[in-house]
Amino acid sequence: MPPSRATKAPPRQVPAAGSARERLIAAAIATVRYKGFSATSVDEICQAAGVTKGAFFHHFASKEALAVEAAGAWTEIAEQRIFTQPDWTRIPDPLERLLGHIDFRLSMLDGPAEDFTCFVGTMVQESYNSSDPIRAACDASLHAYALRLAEDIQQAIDIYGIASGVSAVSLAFHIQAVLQGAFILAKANGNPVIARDSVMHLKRYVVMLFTQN
Amino acid sequence: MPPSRATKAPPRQVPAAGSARERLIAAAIATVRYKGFSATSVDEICQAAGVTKGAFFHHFASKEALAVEAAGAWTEIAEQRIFTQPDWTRIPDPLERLLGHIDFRLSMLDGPAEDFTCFVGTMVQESYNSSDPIRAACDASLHAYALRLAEDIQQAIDIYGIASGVSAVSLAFHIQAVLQGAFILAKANGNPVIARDSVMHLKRYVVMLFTQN
DNA sequence: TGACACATACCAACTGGTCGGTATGCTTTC
DNA sequence: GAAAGCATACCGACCAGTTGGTATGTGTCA
Repeated sequence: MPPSRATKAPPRQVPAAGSARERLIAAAIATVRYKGFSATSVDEICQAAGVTKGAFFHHFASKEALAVEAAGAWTEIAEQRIFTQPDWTRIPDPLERLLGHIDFRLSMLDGPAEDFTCFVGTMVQESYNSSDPIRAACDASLHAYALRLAEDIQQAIDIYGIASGVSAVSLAFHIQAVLQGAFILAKANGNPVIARDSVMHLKRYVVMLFTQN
Repeated sequence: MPPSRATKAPPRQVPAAGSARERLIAAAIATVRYKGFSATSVDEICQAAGVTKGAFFHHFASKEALAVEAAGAWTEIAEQRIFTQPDWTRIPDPLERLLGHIDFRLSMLDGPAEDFTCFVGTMVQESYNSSDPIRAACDASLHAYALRLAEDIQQAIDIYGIASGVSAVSLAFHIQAVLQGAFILAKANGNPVIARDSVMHLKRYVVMLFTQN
């Protein structure tokens, strides 16, 4: 169980480091990655955020509404942590950047699964039929990641060419699929080694596509 | 919501087609694939199976115990439906068999996601931290599938060779990862096309591995 | 007559959400 | 500058319904 904030929130109306709303979103992301969306109660999210349900329902119309907002936040987190902050994002050569991206994802595959697996992948797995707003928000996040990645892939294709019949978007979604599937295997096995191995296959495949055309 | 049995079960003690226990397992698999494990109540499983909770708890000590048994049943279903019954399982050439396998998985990617996605992959995604027995049962099922698949892959390697540094087991788990990841993308997108595309990448990769060594 | 496979009634805890209230900050008016 | 009114952020109690599970009863069969 993720450690929860047992102490009271800071005094009201004084903006804390991260407001209640932001802390609720962060708590939701952490708890859903740990145990899934349905098993995560509103009360539990509130405890982790250090507020009560009154605050929760002041900011969010429903548990579902929080989930949708959290999916949007997850897109922002990915944009910052994967596509902006790492040094490899500034490699000039797009193919090197793509391989750097995959190496980066590889290096993330360490420690407990809830620390490296995907919030929206986890949530849509169980909620896709129960809530169309949640499904659509997760899909939008996955799409945003893939389209962002496809930019680098297209640049690499423009310079190096790629195996016949492969598009940038197609390969970007395939990379997404491999990562999400690797996460499931790591969760089942309790060991990220199995996920790293699959991402090594992914890297090998990408290299093959760009060097044998 | 999957259509449930509104009418009463057949008269007591008359063995129906599939006993209560088997119907409960089938109902659990169907409902969990539709909406995940935590959102699936014992009552809901009973309604789908046409029995009451008395029957449920006569056969299973707990909801968790049913989940573990259902994971075992899923392994058996995969063994029959994927590794035994299809015609391609009787192709003599192991590489052709492997590619037949992938084509078969490709052909399954049609219709609503709950009809082609993986029961144990879905369940472990959200339950891996909440129940170690469920996690282990799902892992065993995923392992059984991969090790079964690795048999064909090893035979193909023996005849044709494979790219350096690739093992049969490693490739088998990678195939598992791609399939599970493709399922998530299909659930999010609401369209299996995106999953088929990823499995096409998988097939291309497997062909590359066996023909460029 | 006892074992088995159920059905029914019930239980305590939990759930998502509501509600009346409190504390504080901001704006307007005097 | 003070007071009043309003808005905001949040608290904690409460609600109806649901939940996993338990206890007991019933019918059938060997």
